[in-house]
Amino acid sequence: MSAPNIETIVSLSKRRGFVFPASDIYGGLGSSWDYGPLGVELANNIKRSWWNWLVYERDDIEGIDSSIIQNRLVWKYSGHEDTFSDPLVDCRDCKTRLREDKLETNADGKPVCSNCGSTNLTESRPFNLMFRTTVGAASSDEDESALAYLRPETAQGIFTNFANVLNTSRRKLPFGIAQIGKAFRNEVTPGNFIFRTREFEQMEVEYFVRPDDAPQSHQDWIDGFDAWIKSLGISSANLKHYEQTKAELAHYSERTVDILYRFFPEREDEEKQWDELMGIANRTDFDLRVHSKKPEDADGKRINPDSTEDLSYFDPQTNERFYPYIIEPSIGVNRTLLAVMMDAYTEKTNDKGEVRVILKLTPELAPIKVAVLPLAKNNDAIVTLAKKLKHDLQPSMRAVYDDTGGIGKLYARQDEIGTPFCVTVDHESLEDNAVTVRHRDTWEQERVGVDQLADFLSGRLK
RNA sequence: GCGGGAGUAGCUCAGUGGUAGAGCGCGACCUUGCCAAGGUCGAAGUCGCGAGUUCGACCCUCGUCUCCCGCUCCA
Repeated sequence: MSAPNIETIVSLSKRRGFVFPASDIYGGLGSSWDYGPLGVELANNIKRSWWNWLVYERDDIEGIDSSIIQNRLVWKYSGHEDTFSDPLVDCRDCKTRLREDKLETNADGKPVCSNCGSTNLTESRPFNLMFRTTVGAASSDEDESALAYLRPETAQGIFTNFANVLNTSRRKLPFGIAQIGKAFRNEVTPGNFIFRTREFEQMEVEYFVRPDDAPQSHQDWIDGFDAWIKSLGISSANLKHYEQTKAELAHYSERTVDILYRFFPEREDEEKQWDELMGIANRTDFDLRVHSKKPEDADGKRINPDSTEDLSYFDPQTNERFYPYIIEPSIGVNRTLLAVMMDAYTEKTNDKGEVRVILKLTPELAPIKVAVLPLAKNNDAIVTLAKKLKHDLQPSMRAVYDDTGGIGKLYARQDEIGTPFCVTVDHESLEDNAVTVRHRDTWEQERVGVDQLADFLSGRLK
């Protein structure tokens, strides 16, 4: 089936309450989005699936939740203060934007536009991708000592807790630390709905291994995440792997594989239809080294005079001390939600030639698991029974009751938000104590006794 | 920041220099009862904001704000 474009999902999201423009009543704010009643359920279900898989089902992962605002030194030594900052200039003639540090100069020593050769450039403006803030009530914007940043990635909060977790959980290599949380980047060009936003939510694992084991572990994580993403209902036809070239690799990385999703199926150039859903990097031992106070490196110099901790790992069996390599699978909640919605979006034409939307979410991810509907809302006995069934189901699964429309409209609404099951109470139910369970994807119905209803549904929501 | 586009009801949009409409949606009631049924009624917009021209501006002019698309950026 042909995939929908992002605009289709934006429209559905706003119409049904998945995602709204943030500060909507004040005209919105570019790049900011709020998650509505259904969106927050979907996002939570994605996060729960990720957490369950990694922290509960595996034996080698611990979870943490680190602070968004950290000591500024974290970003100094991680490299973000230096490398996350680019002075930019604009060419007044051809209107392109350029990085000042990459400008070439002409014979007179004047900087020239690399696009058109003009020297008619604007003053450079410093641009740092980290959001700045100040800490403390008396602080001012000018007070450098009070300067702090909103974290541009959650990963550093894991690295700085490496020793804490290692010591308190008595872990041995290999093991990992998982974290879900907000991160902030002052992107120059956000856009495409929730695909690229300045505030976003990451789900990251930092998996610590012996250097020799890193390549194999890296591959295992690539395969593992490939399978997890597919378990969310995303079809393999819309997924592919991309091996970053040497030129593209971040300075800390030895190898990075991106898993791409076909976010832009409407683009003519097939290559441009794909964009990053997640990245899985072999970060080497870069991170634990740069945050370590270890007195000397090979040249006899202190590695980090500000850190109080050496983050090397001592292996009692081999009597070796070394800095573990880190494998980092990093995926965004927001992009995952977008990919899940795009892939679940299905259109079906009914007998009258009308297009019906069905969001074929997996039962695990569906915001609403079951809708209980009365066939006739002017019959008190039917309404009462339907409401009772909803309340009986509610504690074990997200259930809703709806009677604001004919049965066809009620089914259509639930299809559009991905509810896998509708339970319909009809006149016969009052006689035989059974209800109709209607399946979202096939529109098939089957009769189920009220006594068996909860078990029947629970068994099909896994 | 530059270039382009757009702001009228919750949504999609029409509209005329004489202070606003449709469809869908939403709510109530009647009728109906298995895939977005029909009917009646109703709520809802200071036409993005400000100024100017005019007897009179949603409409013309200027300014301004916001959003969208493209570019630069995404260690």
